[in-house]
This record gives sequence, structure tokens and C-alpha cells, in this order.
Amino acid sequence: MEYTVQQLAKLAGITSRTLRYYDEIGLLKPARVNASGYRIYGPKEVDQLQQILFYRELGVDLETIKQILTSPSFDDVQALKQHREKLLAERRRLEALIANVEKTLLAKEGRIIMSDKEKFEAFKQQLIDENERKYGKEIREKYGDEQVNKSNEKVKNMTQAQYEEATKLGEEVLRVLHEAFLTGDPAGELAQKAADLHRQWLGYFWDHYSKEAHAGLAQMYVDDERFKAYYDKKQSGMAEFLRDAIFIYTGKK
Amino acid sequence: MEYTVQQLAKLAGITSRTLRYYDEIGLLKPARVNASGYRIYGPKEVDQLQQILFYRELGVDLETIKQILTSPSFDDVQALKQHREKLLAERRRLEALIANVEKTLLAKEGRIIMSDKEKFEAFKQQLIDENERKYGKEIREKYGDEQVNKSNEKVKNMTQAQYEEATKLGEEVLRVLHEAFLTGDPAGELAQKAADLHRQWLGYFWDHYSKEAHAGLAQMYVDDERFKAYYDKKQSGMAEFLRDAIFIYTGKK
DNA sequence: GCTTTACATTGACGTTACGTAAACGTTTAT
DNA sequence: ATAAACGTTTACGTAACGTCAATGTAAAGC
Repeated sequence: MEYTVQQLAKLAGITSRTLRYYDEIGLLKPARVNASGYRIYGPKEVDQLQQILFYRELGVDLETIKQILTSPSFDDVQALKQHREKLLAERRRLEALIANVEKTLLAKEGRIIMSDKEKFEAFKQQLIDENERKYGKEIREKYGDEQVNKSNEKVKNMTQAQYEEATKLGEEVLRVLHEAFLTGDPAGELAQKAADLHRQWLGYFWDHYSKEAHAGLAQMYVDDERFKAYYDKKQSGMAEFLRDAIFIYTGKK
Repeated sequence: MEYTVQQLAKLAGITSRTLRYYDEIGLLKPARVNASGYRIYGPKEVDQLQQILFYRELGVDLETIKQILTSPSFDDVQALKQHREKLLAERRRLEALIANVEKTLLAKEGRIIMSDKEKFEAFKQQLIDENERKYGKEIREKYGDEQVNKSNEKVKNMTQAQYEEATKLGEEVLRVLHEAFLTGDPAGELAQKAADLHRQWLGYFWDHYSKEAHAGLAQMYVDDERFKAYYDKKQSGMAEFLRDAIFIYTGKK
């Protein structure tokens, strides 16, 4: 039994383009090519195509299928196991995406009647998530996982009143800092007030305060573009000014 | 606050290539381009980029994100719901792939000691699966879902002895058919014996026999390349010969 | 024998969201 | 002044084909 591309394609439920592609990448060569340049496939090729399609159905990529079928020493069980790992990882990724989308949908739709408490919890979680996404890697590198996790825990355990206090305090830091910035003196009264407010604000996130850590964070505000962007958003140079003020406040450096 | 590509890229945790790409596809244009051709982004663009990255994290494709962000009338909740459906479908696909790979691994590894019974059940299921994959669509179109499901049910309920009988009978059909084919006479004794054996063989799969269905199937053996391939594999023309014999046997057409 | 129709061939581009590199101009730092 | 670091555009590569386009070949009907 010999087949041309289209005959074999019909037989296997694929298109002729696929067969030409498989020929092109050397996955399945025709038994021979006739005088007119037509690809002719024999029974051996039919069998091999079945094998290819079998692995393809499992989601194995063509390159791997090629390895499995062409090198007799290739460990197909091992290949399938690796493939399974890839599938499992992909599924985990999907699970996370789905959970995220559903969370977002719930929040956006607002169909569920969130209690104030739940809403607040969601806000806190969002704060933490956003923070993790933006700065997670750097902060964890600098301060260690434990510190960061403790900070996140502290946020989670905040009451709504505390949360609002923290937010208001954060805004006040910015306000006073801006005023102080206009004086130009990081050692002046206003700048030192800003530094002190900043210390108080940290109290909401850190489980214990140290001058070293405070000064370190101030430096990071300058070094990390993303922190810098936050403090500079009102006026350029505010991040540096805050650092200078905090250095004086803590007596460090 | 203004940013060049790399500054904004660092701020957002992406590469400058991504920003140029987003510019190229019109997803995020810079606020302006300076005299040297540099892209300059302002605070508005920073905010929009955050939005883009938010949807991107949910796995939404860039084209959809563009729609969501550019047309204010666009229903983002609806878009997210559609997206969720896509994710769920993808997850189902993955589940099926994983189940299949694991089944294959179990079979290949042979680590689990399958009882004869389990092995046999797996064989039957494989038979059905293979049949569904190869011919499922056409058969279901021709005979209807109900018939096909009944047939699959019948296979599932076979005993091992019956299964072996059916297999042996199937082989005998081919053998006798081949002998008959050599006589060239579809009305001859051998050909009619083949047709009768074929009817008996059908008894293992069909829950009731009719001459019309038998003749219809015979015609399909000729019309469908894949059935044809099965009967022609020993010798070309056998599918037609079998059809002729069955037509005579059933007295149809 | 001729024409239509069906099927074959080889390019080559399109798909997604960028990575990577080349070739070249600009800004910043030393 | 020069080098490093950054900016630009152009363009190829990715996975597995789908989809033309241009053109040659085989089969079938008149």
C-alpha cells in the first residue's frame, strides 16, 4: 500500500501541510519520491506516523518525538516523565492564574456582598501582593525572607483603624517632607520632623525598629529606582533629601 | 517625573525591549520623543503600564489588554470572564493530557502489577479509545451517538473470553476474505463465508443486527479511506470485494 | 486529443510576545 | 578626548503548522 500526501493525510486525520512539515524537519520522510517529485509513503511510514501522532496527542513536542523515534537508545519513559513534569508545572501556573482572575472578578463585579471586614482584608492582601510584586525580590535579598514575612504578617494583623492611621501617616510623611524639601535643609526642624514621622510610620510594618535598618532603608530609597519613583513623584530629589534627613536623624553614616 | 526606556523598565521590572514592543503595537506610547529620538515616559504612562502588567499577570493577551485600556466602553468584567473560560478550558485540556501521559507511563513502566483483569480492562478501553480517535467522528455522524455509545458499552462489558473470540474471529474474516478474493467471485462460497463470518463478528459490537446496517457498513469500508486501509492492507481491492460479497449476502442494493 | 478538475510541488509570509544581535547615533563619566 | 553606557532601528528566531501564490502533474470527462 502506497500513499501520496493527501491520501495518507486523510488516513491519519491530518493535513498534507503537516506531512510536508514533518518531512521538512526530518520527523517523517516519505519512503521515496517519484519522478514527478511526489512524496510516496509506504506501510512503514504509516506505522511511524501513528507513533508520532500518539506522542503528539500526549502533548510531546515534535523535537522530543523525533528523539524518541530515531534514537533507539533514547529513554522514552524518562522523556515522558519529564514531559509530565512540564504538564504539571503548567497546570500549577494555570491554577494560579485562574485563582487570580477569579479574585479580580469577585472584586470587580462586587456581586458578593463583602463585609467591611472582608473588604478590608482584601485591601490589605492587595497591599501585600502589590508590594511583593514590585519590591519583593530586592527586599527579600536585602533583609531576608524572615523579616519580610514578619512585615507581611504585621500588615495582615492590622486593624482597620491601624491601617487608616498608617495610610494617613504615610501621606503626612510626604507632605511634611515636601515642605522640608523647600527649606533645602535636611538638618532643619521640618526635615527632622519628617524623619521622625517616617520612623513612626515604619512602626506599622516593622516588628522592631533599629537606627541601622532605618538608615539602610533610606539609602535603598535612593538606590532602587522603584522606591525612588515613589518619593520623587511629587518632586525630583525628594528621595535623596529624605535619605539625608534620616541619616542625620539616626546619626548614621 | 520622566523616564527613558531603561529607567521605566527597571521601575516596572521588565526589559526595554518590551517597552519598545508595546510602543510598536500601540499598547503603550511614550509621552513624547525627544530631539534625539529617545522615548520619554511620564507619570500617566507609568500608571498605564501598571495596568497593563496587572492584566498581563492574569495571562490576558496583549490585544485584549489593549481593548480593555483603550476603549472606555469595553466591558472588562466580561473580558475577564471570557479569559477565565479560556483558562478553564486549557486546564481541562491539561488534565486530559496528564491523565493520558500517566496512563501511558503506567503501561510502559509496568511497575504496577496489573492483574490480568485490569490489563484486560485497559486493553478494552484502549480499543475503544483508538476506535474513537480514528473513526469516532464519521461513525457518530453516520450511525448517531446512541448507537456508537451502545457499541462501546458492549465492548466494555465483554468478558476476556469473548474478547479473544472476537479478535480471533476478526482475523478469520481477513483470512477467509483473502482466500475468497483470490477466487475473484464475491458470490462464491468462500466469499459468502467471509460475509457470514463478518456478520458474526459484528455480533460482538452491535447490540442488534440488520441487513441494512450491514450493507451500509460495507459501503463505508469502501468510502472511508481509513476503513479501506484496514481491509486493503493485505491486498489492494479487498475492501471493495468484501462490500460486494456483503451486498450479495444481505441481498441489498 | 483536449480541457477541466484535482492534486502535487516549492517558496514565503503570518501567528505571539518578546530575546538577541547588528549597526550606528547620543549622553555621561572619567 | 575617549570610553562606557545608553538610545535608536532593522531584522531574524521561536513552535507547529495555516494559508496563499505560482506552477507543474495526473486523472477524468467530452
